[in-house]
Amino acid sequence: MEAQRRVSRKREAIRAELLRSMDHPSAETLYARLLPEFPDLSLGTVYRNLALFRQEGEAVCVATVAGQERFDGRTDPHAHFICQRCGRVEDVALTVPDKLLRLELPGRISGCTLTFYGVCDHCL
Amino acid sequence: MEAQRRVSRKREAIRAELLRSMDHPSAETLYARLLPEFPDLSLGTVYRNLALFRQEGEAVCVATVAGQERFDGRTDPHAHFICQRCGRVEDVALTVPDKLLRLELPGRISGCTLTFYGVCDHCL
DNA sequence: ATTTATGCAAACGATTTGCAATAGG
DNA sequence: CCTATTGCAAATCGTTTGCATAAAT
Repeated sequence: MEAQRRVSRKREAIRAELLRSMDHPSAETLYARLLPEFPDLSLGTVYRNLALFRQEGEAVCVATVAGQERFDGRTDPHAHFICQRCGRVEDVALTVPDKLLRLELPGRISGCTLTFYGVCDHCL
Repeated sequence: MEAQRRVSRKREAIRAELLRSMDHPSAETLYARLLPEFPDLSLGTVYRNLALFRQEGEAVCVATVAGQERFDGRTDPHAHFICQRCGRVEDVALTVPDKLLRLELPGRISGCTLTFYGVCDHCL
């Protein structure tokens, strides 16, 4: 029998913050953002819940930047752009590839990621 | 003035091993493979040289699997498949996407990666 | 000789984990 | 009550770094 799940305020807050965030935050970043509202939040709790979300397909690790995993709460197919200078991770509006990410994925393939690298506008 | 580079036997061996490896090895894996020939090789040396190769565009980190960075000595455009069960990283022969990776990349974009996830043949 | 490359071990930093206390149902 | 969830701190583990020595030029 699988472990049953309870609804905890902190988990819901972490989930909500992840969905709300457009910048593909790291665990630390989520922690920092939630701390004002939950002064007794623990970093370990953020990590534990991110692991849960990942297992259940509610979140995805889209990149590892400067040693930190970056998460995305949106699971619809879209590409990413990573700035090699400042580490920013942006969503990419696909124009050309479009069809590719909607491909009928053959057999054993369950997903794919398309990631672009370069220098973002903000970094010139 | 930039630091000049010398030709060391160990660096050349690391470079050769990386080019020869088709499985996108981790630093530890490269270390293990070279140890028989270089019993006094140090893991730090492997890391230091991989960092060098990366700076000079001779190697790329194609994924982080189970916490370990996986490297590729081939820099021509190709996609990868990562087995979510055993962590294997395979090259993918592109049939459909093909053109995509040869795209004229717009302005600030300097590279891109296309990665598929699933379960490999070996894992059923 | 001069300076880069290496071995070694310690330092680092992100993530994980064990355990006692807390809170959801 | 029962047990999933959390805080806390210690443990893990991949990677980096400092320093004295070896190797390349």
